[in-house]
Amino acid sequence: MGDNAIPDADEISILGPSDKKAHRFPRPTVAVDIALLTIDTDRQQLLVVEMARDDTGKWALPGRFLRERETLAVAVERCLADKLSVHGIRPHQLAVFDDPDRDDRDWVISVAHVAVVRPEQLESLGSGSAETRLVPVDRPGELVWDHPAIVRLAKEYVRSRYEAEPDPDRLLGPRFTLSELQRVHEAVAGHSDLSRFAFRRLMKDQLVATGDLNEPTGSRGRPAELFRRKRDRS
Amino acid sequence: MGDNAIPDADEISILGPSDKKAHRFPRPTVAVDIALLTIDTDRQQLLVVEMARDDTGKWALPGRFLRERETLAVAVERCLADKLSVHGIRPHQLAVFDDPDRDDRDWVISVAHVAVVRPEQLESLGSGSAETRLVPVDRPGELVWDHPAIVRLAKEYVRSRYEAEPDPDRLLGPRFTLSELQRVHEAVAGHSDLSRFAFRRLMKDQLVATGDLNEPTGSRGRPAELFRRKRDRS
DNA sequence: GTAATAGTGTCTATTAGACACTATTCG
DNA sequence: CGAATAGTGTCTAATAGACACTATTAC
Repeated sequence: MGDNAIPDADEISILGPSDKKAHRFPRPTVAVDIALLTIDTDRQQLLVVEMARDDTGKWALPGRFLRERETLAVAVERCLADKLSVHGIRPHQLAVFDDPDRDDRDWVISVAHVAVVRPEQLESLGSGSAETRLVPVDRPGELVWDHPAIVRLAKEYVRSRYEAEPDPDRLLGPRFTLSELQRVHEAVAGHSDLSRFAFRRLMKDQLVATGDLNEPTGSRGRPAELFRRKRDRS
Repeated sequence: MGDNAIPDADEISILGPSDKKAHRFPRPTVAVDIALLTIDTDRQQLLVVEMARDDTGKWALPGRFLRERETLAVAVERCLADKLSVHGIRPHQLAVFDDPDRDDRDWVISVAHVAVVRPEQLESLGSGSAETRLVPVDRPGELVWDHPAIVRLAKEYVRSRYEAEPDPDRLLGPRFTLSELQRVHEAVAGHSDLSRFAFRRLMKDQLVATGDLNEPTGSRGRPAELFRRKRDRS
């Protein structure tokens, strides 16, 4: 296998000098699929946005085909803006799903993404044209194709991020109290296993105290101090 | 995944009834690029395989275009088998590089992969047609395009895996001594920061003692016990 | 014997868990 | 005042680091 003097199709590489070679092969359609997550702070759980497919009665994650010379991040942003009127997201790649038979209509490979948004960013969901639902990631509904695996990857990714860092996906604003932060982390995790003392110790060296106190919240108790994330201006 | 007859591009459109949407858009060429890593146990470092580009004097990671209805893992395996005569790899996806201008000849998106192999698996390197070199990942040579970023992702991925688990990429066989294991881990990390005591405590609950002793090694000292990974037969 | 490598127990320093105690606000 | 929430110090348990000591081999 080592001494091939004749460059045949197997030899073709992106390292080659001419672009003609790239066109010898049929190309897959490339898609993006997005696990759009948010939290329910009251019920302390992570939710994923699912869309009804018009043709069948089934549900799927939002997704779209990649357009010409578009980056994946832009395709994700446009998909969520067009289909769900959701803006200002921070998409992150999870994996490429490449089973050639995953879509029986055509050869499609899909780059799975995750994005985490604040609940307010989903207010426009009902008003859109598409039927949508919000489903707890730990009690998933039926989803087409490999979309359940995407949801699984998405929740693992987000949960592992929230174990190490204070609210890395900005579900809270720049300033927040420790109990607000803890509620967000417990919603992401889906459960609470740290006492307020342990949570404070875990987070305090990644936070900066502002010295300011929280404005009156309506409830009783001593007002809490506001913190901000380290390496974050104001 | 045998060698299916390759229908040409036009034939694809009769595969399904609702494939029209997918064909509205031009599609990118999809490639795989591979950071093929191994260790130098003598110099205690991680190495990456680079290939000379025939046309210019530059170096690049091995890569190839995805062929029709081929999975990415198969493309990676075939690429390394054909170009470098390397077999038996376990490819893992790292990220998709999708800058539309990353290749000025065409619209190409590339799925970066990492694979870790034992040094013996690279014995055939010199005999191949392509010129290759082995470069320490921490003192990288010049590489084209975004390939330096791929090497960076690859080494971070492998190092984080080796922090948690005993030789997850099977650089050693099924049975090994603790000092063999530690040498492998130090080569992956590029440095040694654990005493043999600490290393033993870290690994021992993920290993199973076999009761057998290492065969004479030629060096002095008490013969070491052989261990195997937990959840691994014999 | 000495030098070299392997395995175990132990002492100590650091970290993690639990919680008592004080502080501040609302009603 | 009591109930509720916030912040701090302290006691203790578990874990991590250092290393003394014993074991086994080659020379």
